[in-house]
Amino acid sequence: MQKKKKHSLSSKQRILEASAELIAVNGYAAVGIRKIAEKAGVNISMISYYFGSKIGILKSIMEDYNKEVFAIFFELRNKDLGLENGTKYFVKQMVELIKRKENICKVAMLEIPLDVPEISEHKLKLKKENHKIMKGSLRKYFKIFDKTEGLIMGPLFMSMVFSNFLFITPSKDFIDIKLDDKFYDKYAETISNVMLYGLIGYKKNNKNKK
Amino acid sequence: MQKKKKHSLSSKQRILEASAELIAVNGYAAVGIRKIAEKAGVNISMISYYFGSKIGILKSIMEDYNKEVFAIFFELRNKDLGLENGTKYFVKQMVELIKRKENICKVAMLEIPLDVPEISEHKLKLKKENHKIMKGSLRKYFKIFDKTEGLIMGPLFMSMVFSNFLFITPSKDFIDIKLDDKFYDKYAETISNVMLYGLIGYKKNNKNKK
Amino acid sequence: MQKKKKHSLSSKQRILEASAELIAVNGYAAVGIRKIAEKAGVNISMISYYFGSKIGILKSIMEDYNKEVFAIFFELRNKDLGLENGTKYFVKQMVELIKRKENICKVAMLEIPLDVPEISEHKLKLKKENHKIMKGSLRKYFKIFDKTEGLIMGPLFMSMVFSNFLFITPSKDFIDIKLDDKFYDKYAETISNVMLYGLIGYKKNNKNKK
Amino acid sequence: MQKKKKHSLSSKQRILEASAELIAVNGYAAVGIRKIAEKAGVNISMISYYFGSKIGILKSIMEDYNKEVFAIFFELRNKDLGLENGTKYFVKQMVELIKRKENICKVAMLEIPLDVPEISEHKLKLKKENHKIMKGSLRKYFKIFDKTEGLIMGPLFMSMVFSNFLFITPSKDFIDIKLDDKFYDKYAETISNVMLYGLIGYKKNNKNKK
DNA sequence: CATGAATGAGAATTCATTCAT
DNA sequence: AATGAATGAATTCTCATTCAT
Repeated sequence: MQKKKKHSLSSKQRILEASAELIAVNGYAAVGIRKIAEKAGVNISMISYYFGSKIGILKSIMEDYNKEVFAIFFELRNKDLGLENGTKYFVKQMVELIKRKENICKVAMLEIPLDVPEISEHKLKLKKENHKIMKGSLRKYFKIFDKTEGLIMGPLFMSMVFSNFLFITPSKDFIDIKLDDKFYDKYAETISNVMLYGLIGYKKNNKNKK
Repeated sequence: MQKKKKHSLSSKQRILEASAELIAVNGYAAVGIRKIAEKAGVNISMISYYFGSKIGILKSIMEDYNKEVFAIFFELRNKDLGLENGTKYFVKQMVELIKRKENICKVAMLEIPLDVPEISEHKLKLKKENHKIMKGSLRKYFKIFDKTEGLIMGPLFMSMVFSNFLFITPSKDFIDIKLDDKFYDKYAETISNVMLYGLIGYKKNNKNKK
Repeated sequence: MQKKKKHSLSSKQRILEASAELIAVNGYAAVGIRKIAEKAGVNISMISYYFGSKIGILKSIMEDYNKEVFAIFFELRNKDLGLENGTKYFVKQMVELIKRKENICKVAMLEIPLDVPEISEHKLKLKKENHKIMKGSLRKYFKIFDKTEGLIMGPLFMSMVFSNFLFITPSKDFIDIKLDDKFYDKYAETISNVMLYGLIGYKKNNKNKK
Repeated sequence: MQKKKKHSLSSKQRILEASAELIAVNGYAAVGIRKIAEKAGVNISMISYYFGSKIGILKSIMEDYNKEVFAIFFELRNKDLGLENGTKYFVKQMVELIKRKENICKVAMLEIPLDVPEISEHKLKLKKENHKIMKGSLRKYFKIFDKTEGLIMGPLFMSMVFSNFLFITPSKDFIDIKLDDKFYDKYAETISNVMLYGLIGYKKNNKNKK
């Protein structure tokens, strides 16, 4: 019984990992359940069995991503680090997440701007859950209270953090980047600094205007 | 004769526009040629007639995007605006492009991190064309010479400029943003400032370290 | 006017030749009018213009073949060559035809055992035209009067003559045969002899039985 | 379990039989998988399920044909029958094959001279397998050692054996042949004799020349 | 838990043909 | 005589899903 359950969990997990990897590279719509099943080494029917349908996999991935991001913002808001350390903490945690769950992050990031009708409501629900805690962090650390400002800054910070995914083609690139720990350290530091000084400069500039 | 040509251009153009709109929202793989043909008001066969195949449409869109971005960087590199005005000019031009060809930009941006095998070579070719001119601009205005630094800053600037697409779900959002000229002015100004001061701060910080 | 007509004839002829070549290699159903038009260097619409429809081309080819074969049997029946010379004459004429109109012969030979419904009646009509004259020749030279015997011998002689087409794959063969005049002389001689002595032996054997 | 396997085999078998029948009459390119599925009483998708694609059916048929012909030549070469009995044995076995697997033979025979690019390599492979054993038989029984001679005689013997397919239109013919056992006996005997005496005469004639 | 056969809808693409010019 | 845009039906193939075992 124990054994059985373990085996089943492992199957489910393999499906999830295979899915994340394939979807991260090809996009959700381009990936068929056959390829997922093949990569995961399970029978096709197992997907419906575990996830109900193909879309269930995507939901599962999105939930995982949201949970992780929520945890980061939750910690950030509860801590009291100040602007500089707060920025650094946020970026560091996000980069750690990227390293830990690269494919999950990619999938989430790629699917957010898309409209897959079957999950739009689910996405909205997840977004609402995160929205409050993100807004809280933006206010606490970055003193962003204006609505429009928030609407610009929220996505801006996220896309800065994820920028190394966004304009880099996964394969066959003529630029070869070694995404090792050293790179990610440099990456986190760079993003942190641009974000921090960018924000400070922006704020100062705004004040002077007035 | 004039009429003929006009009509044919119009059909092709309508396919292109319908495609960009649908792909921007749903992703390339999720959009069928039937929906494109329907939206464009043309017969399905016209797509292969004008573009050879579905992938031909995507190629066409990517080329358009690349041409536009190339033109912006080309101008930037040839001008002599200094850091502040250069940054502002770059962001302003990009935002203008977004306003002018929103769907084209979205499609390109969504497809860059994906690996659609049929166009990977074509994408690489386009990327190579732009790479040199982008590198030149990064050097001239931002004094970025280090390879790793360039690999971080290039995508970073692009994802900052496109951030309002990236973490905003297109429909059914509980946050309603009016993407009018006023918003885009504010948007361009914000991005410009964060980018400019972020870069200055980052550079100063680097010097102090040494 | 003269010029114009000449040009139009040439177009028609080029369509016919391109068709024969393509159909000989790929079979009628596998060849599209686009490829024919492309190979012939004419506009697609020209095919309907000259031949009414795709099937019109096949009809035209079959007619040509039938006319040629009819002429050979007509001559054969009208001459008075005796068994040996008759056999040799028949084979020689057929081989000459193959050399002169290789693709036409191949197409006809490939289409005869198939049932393309649109031309079955036309084929039947052509066959009837030839049947009488072929039967006459079989009687005169080979003394074949029995119906069943005729039904076996007729196709047998034809398939012997065409055998170098039938079990040889056109391309990518590991056996390279140079189909030059020397080969065809040897070929005609071989077929003639096997046919002649085969028939003589067969006849003698039949008599002895009785 | 037994049932399952039986059922699955039956579906696959039915597809194969329906295909052979349709292709034998209409040619490969003219037969759609819809018609095959309809005739076999299976869902269209079952074809790619069992055969990968339409071409997989043809490959399967060609393999079957080749295996059967190989077996005949293999037996022939291993036996020691002498010229007369060898010829008779060969023709008899081939005619038995035709009776047993008429459509398979027709399809193979019709496809050999055609160039369906997707199977040209596969065909070449199959041909190579049979080539050696056929050459061995030609040498052993018919004393054919010369290359050109072999290239003429090999196809000649095959087309003689299959002649009743080659120049007879399947349907709507004004000549009605009853292809019963009696006919095939007569057919085998006729072909055998023409082949045997033809070969003897041809050989004798060649010697006299020298 | 797991398998594999089966389904039917839908995918992209190609087809021969027509029509206005 | 010739063009090329346009059509709609037909093509093969793949899709996610279901079902009996």
